[in-house]
Amino acid sequence: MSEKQDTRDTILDAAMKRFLHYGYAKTTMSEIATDCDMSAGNIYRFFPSKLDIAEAMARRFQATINQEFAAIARDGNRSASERLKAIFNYEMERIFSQIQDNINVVAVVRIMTDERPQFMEEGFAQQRMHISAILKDGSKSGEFVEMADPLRTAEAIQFAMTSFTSPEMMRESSFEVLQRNLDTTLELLLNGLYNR
Amino acid sequence: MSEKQDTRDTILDAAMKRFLHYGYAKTTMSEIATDCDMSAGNIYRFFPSKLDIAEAMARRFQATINQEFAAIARDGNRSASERLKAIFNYEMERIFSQIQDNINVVAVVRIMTDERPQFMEEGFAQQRMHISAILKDGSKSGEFVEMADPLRTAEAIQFAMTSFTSPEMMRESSFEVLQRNLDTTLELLLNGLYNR
DNA sequence: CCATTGAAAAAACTATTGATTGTTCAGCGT
DNA sequence: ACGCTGAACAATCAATAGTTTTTTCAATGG
Repeated sequence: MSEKQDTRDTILDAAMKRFLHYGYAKTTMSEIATDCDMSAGNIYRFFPSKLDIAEAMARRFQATINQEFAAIARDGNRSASERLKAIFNYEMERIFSQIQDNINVVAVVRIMTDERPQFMEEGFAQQRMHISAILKDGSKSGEFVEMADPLRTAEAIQFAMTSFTSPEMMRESSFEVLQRNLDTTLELLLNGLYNR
Repeated sequence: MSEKQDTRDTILDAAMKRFLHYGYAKTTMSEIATDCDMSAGNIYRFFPSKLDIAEAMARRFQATINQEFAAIARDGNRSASERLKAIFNYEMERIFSQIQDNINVVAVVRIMTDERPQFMEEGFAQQRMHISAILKDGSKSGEFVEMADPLRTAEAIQFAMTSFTSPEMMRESSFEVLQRNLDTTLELLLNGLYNR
């Protein structure tokens, strides 16, 4: 059983190297197989399809991002508003730098958006949980107003942040413009939440 | 001179009918020309290219939208926040209904976004002016806080509203979800602006 | 048995061609 | 002289044939 998992990881590692280096479309199952000293057919005992390898890769990235979100969300040293700012600044900077130096990652994101919308939605849902948790914290400590439904507020904030978190949208603006508008928008949204 | 303008309008009318009915890609210059009882070549005395006919059509739409924005912006009977809400509700509903019953309009928008980004940016800039005007009104009347740079605030609001104004993004959510999140987001943004 | 291969089938992609459409412009008719 | 046409040219699109790649699975060997 752990044997099987090991092979899965071997395949995934090899695939990731190639996906990141040459792009998803340009790497073939044979190449991945050769890298793992096996036949292309054998990969299918570990992954149902090439797309599922990409999804597994995306899950790894998502796990990293999610850990960071979780860490920020429960950082007791920072106020709720500081944590919200940190989350979106982190996300925007991460995505922007990825657009810059590894266009292949962006391509994989696009493929996931097109082919695995449900998976992407899971990621949004997780982020929403973290945001919601921060909002509740803020309400409890008196920093924010009480909210009827923090999860809905979190959803609205996600919608408002789309321009700063969607690679598609981000490509149209420079980092400076994005940074400036992210700051201003967060400022407005947070002012709207403050308990005064 | 007015002769020339008349012919331009004739061509534009014929083109619009076809663009809306059959789509931009599916209508040929010959068809437009035949509708106007002239040769395809002759159209080029009035428009530099097919794309420019589409742009002229987009300008008509933009003019309508802009008039509505202007009317809302200077509506003395409503508070600044009501006017802001009205602008974005109007825009979202308009775009959404267009997506519904005339997908060809959306196609033209996409073509303009791809091929005439500068023209689209002009439209955004105009909208920004209206928003900025409302923000200034609000500050003057004491409804909103003072802003260092209302135009920048307007820009940030536009960024935050992207999910509700970009056909591309809107197609992923139902009207109910969009409506709900637009309301919540505007509520937050406006709370952030209120002078308390 | 069960894990693996490799050949074969299915699907996706690419390059090429032919046809259609957008654009130009010399020349025709007024 | 001037507005317009229609033929010529260029660019784009659609169809398709050819190739590669993904996926399946019967056969193989440990």
